[in-house]
Amino acid sequence: MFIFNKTQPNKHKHTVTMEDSVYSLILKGCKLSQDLQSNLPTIGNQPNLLLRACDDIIRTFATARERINGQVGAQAQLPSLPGPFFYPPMMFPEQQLQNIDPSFQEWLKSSVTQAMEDVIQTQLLADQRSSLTIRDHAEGSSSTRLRGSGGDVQAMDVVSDSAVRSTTSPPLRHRRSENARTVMVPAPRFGNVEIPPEDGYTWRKYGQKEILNSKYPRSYYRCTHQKLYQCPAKKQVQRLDNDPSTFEVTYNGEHTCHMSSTAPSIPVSASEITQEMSSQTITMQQPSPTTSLGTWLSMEVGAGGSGIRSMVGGYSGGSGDAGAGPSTIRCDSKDGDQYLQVANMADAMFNSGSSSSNSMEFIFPASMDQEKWQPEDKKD
DNA sequence: CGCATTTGACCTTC
DNA sequence: GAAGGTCAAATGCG
Repeated sequence: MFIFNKTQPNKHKHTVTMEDSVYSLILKGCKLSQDLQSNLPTIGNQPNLLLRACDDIIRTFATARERINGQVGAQAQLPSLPGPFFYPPMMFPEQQLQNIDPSFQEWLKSSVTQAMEDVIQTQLLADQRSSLTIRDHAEGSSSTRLRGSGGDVQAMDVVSDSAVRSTTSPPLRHRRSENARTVMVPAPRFGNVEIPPEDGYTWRKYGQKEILNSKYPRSYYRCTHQKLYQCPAKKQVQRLDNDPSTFEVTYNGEHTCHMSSTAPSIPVSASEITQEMSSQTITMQQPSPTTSLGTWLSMEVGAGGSGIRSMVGGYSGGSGDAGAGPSTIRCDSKDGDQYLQVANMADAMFNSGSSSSNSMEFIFPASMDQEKWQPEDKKD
């Protein structure tokens, strides 16, 4: 469970604007999801009803997303690091929270999935990273501590290349870009711990090499869009000998794929989303009340509440590709944070294209076989 | 069939 | 020549 700031300066002054309708839409979508969840036992074997319910939900989020995109499009500046999922924490206007039905608040708190937890984890890393001064390779090292769930603390160091090499490996004999940046990334606590947490971009592995005096091989990745958009970004991933739960990730080259107007990293329109969704055969697992819960929206609601702060990011177990067609909307503007966060949540819910995961698995993870849809009495 | 991963061979640098 | 980095054919998966 992540601990978020309990108080937040009221820098997101709430006025009755388009934000309201966006938040209303998001909340409405959540409410519809709640309704669907509670009705599943009764309509789970009625495809037509299910379809209609899903359509309603999709339409609602798609509309919200479209409006958000309209806002974000004008504001977004796209640095190459950190990745697309690296957004600051979400802030909901207080008024919105106060209008939420208490039972719905409870549902929001409890309707977290493991995948969402992973998503949040990566966002946590991302937030931390984005707040760091990432020094380049020629400089010294910097490090920081991450807030962890349940009070535990994870460390993620952003260090210079030379610093890493001096402690973890022999001096490099070979070419190394001056722009290389090395990040120490803790392995995900959930999902496939063999792979480093998702950083929001989609990577294609093009090589693996045993490294002298290293227990673990080094993996070489390049941007999935290298060919299509001549994106030169690359990264190397290697587990530390003395700490297998930590990955040393060295980034080389800047992402240029998000600069392209045709690049898939640009958020798609709501209509496209709707089309995508409607053309997919989606099977869902009936939500289990015992699913790892409670963190995808870690919020404080109620009297004097300071708002919902939600971390949305993206590690998808190996899915690694959390991060579907990675959305690259990013914005330094504080005023844009709300839109970005909501857009990000919508992305996590609806975007597909991550090299390693179906984004719907964020929402309904684990074995999503048709059988799970069968009412209890129809199962063998 | 298209895309991603694996892996041995090859290239580059020291 | 050794070691890191990349290529590309083979393979697997959805």
